[in-house]
Amino acid sequence: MKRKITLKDIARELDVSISTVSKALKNSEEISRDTKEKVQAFAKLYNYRPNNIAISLKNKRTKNIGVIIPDIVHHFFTTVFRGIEKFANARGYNVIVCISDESFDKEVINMEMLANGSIDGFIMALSAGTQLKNDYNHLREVTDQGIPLVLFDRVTDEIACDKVVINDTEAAYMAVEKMIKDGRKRIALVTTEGHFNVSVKRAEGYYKALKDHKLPVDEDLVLTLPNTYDNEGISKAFFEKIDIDGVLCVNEIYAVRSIRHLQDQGKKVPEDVAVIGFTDGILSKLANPSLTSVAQHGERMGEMAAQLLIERIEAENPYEKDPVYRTEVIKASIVERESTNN
Amino acid sequence: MKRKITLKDIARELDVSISTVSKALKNSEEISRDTKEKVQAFAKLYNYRPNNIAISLKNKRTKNIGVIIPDIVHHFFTTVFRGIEKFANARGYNVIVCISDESFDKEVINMEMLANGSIDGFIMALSAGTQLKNDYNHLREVTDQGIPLVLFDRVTDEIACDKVVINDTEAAYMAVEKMIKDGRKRIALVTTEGHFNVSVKRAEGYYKALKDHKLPVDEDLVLTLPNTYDNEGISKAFFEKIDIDGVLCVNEIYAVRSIRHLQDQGKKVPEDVAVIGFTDGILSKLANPSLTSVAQHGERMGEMAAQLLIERIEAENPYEKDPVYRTEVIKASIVERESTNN
DNA sequence: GCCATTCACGAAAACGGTTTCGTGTTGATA
DNA sequence: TATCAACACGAAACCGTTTTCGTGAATGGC
Repeated sequence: MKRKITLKDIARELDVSISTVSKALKNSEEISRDTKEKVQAFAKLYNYRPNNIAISLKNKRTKNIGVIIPDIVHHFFTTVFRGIEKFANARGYNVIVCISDESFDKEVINMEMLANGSIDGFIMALSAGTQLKNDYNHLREVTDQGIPLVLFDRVTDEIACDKVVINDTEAAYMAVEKMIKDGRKRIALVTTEGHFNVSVKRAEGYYKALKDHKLPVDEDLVLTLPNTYDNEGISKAFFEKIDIDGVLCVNEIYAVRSIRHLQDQGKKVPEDVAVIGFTDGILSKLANPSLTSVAQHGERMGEMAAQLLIERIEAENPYEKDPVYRTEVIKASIVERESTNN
Repeated sequence: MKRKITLKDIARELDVSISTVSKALKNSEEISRDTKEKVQAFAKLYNYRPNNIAISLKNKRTKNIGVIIPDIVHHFFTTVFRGIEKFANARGYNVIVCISDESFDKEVINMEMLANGSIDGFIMALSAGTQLKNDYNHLREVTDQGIPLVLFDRVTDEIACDKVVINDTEAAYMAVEKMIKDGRKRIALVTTEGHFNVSVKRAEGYYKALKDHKLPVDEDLVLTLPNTYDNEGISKAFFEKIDIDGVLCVNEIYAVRSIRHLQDQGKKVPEDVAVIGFTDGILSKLANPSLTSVAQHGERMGEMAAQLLIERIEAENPYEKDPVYRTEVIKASIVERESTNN
């Protein structure tokens, strides 16, 4: 058990002042070559490392960034996180992760916990609870204090800050358009309920593609699933009574289940029905047939979010009166596999 | 832009000393009711929150724990992480995550970055690189400094510390035994190369189950895949030339691919061949047929790791001469689904 | 009216660094 | 020999808390 050594320890041992030690270790011109060598040798020998906390306190920079996401056991958020971690680490930042679990309260608690000096800035995706409550005071408090904030994916217009989003509407549009061009005429949409989230934007793209290509919009072809885990029965019933030749699903789980339900009815994918999902994760790659999917490039999104945040943190004058906030769009792309004809 | 308010600010405004403010906010008996009310009201009005960094420096406790994992885009690690985060958060700890990316160097750098005061303890799973190199000096340095460390899943006997592991060998044994009891006689094993990792323990269970049930061990039935992503061709070829009625795979990806390769050859799962995988993730649930799988209960593992760590951090005498370290075993269980007959 | 408590508060050290601003010594210069 | 700059270093403030100890004033008992 060798305790951590401090500047004071070195100073005492070498019979110099703390300031001298500090300067010597920074190779300051002020200190003679002799002293510098002596101090540096001693520091190396005893494996001296400056205490991060003390440094943070002194320069009011922690080199930590706080990430608050609704869920971690979720492919998309996981990839975004990897992007954040990668970029942040390369720039010498550490990442503190909190999971809001889709709850407004947890989101608030987590932010407050971190906002008191623990981090230099936040990256977050709003929890479902927050979007539902439509209450963003905790975000406002943070930005009011001058703490940089970057929102990604699940954002809100209520808060002025940097944002990173996906072109969901266009991606859904492209996906539907692809099926239409492949000759599909009755295309279903499987989405989630809630008026706040990305599903809405994807639905918009779906409707717009139909309209632009003069296909009728039939609300019977739209299945809106509740945000629970045991909604499989509902979707099974849906596919039993519907006659379609294409499906767009807002995530890959729904897509894989759709395939299964279709196959259970003797329909062939993609011959009879084409299926496209969102979230190009492991499921899409390994489904049978493998799934044509809208890739959201989460890792790029994370990198971008981290870049925006760190730029803001390290900006010359962080307390500008009217900063110009950016909204970066990460373009989704369609990865074609077996569940559609190409 | 309202800046953060400090004790000093309050003291100045109310014309009392900093110590008085500090005590008043802690409801100290030393301070008169009048003063306490005045201070508390003022603090509330201006939304005073003590600075975490200053507190950390003072009591040498950061209330942060460092988690170093090889990969985050991986169902098992993700669930473990959720368990850690959940438990830690409930106890008032924040979690700093670093991803080693299976690299020894990154693992070392990350540890050094965090070991200088940023965290109160580590939870980690060894990177493949570290296991390969068999170099644990960075861990030893940390424990030598008295920083608590908990290893999970990928552990080593070289380091004395608390550990959380899975009974991999027994789980594999149980899985193979189940197939044998179902009448399977030629059971294959699909595993990964490397002499260090959990695959070895699972293989042990596989061999032992065969021997205990007097089934011949045939090395032709064992497929060892390289740790690359494009090893699908190899496994396809394997299944084409082999005649089996059961397969144990060391992860769910291999299991799903095995199913597909078998189906491609006209074999039926589970009628002709039973398949069992490890890692009871989303793939197992949504595969077609759904996959019987060894659930590793990652979340429980994470909670246990966090519990062990926090107990160690908060122990009365952290610098015991000879602490008794614990190794907790999280028991895996088999989740039966369609890929085996039950 | 004097002394001993109790009360209510402040001064200061400490945590571990960084940084500004002296200051004593040296050598060169006039 | 007096003056001055350069040199090498130290004292002290500071970051924002906590906590120990000291102290002046009010109060009580006699």
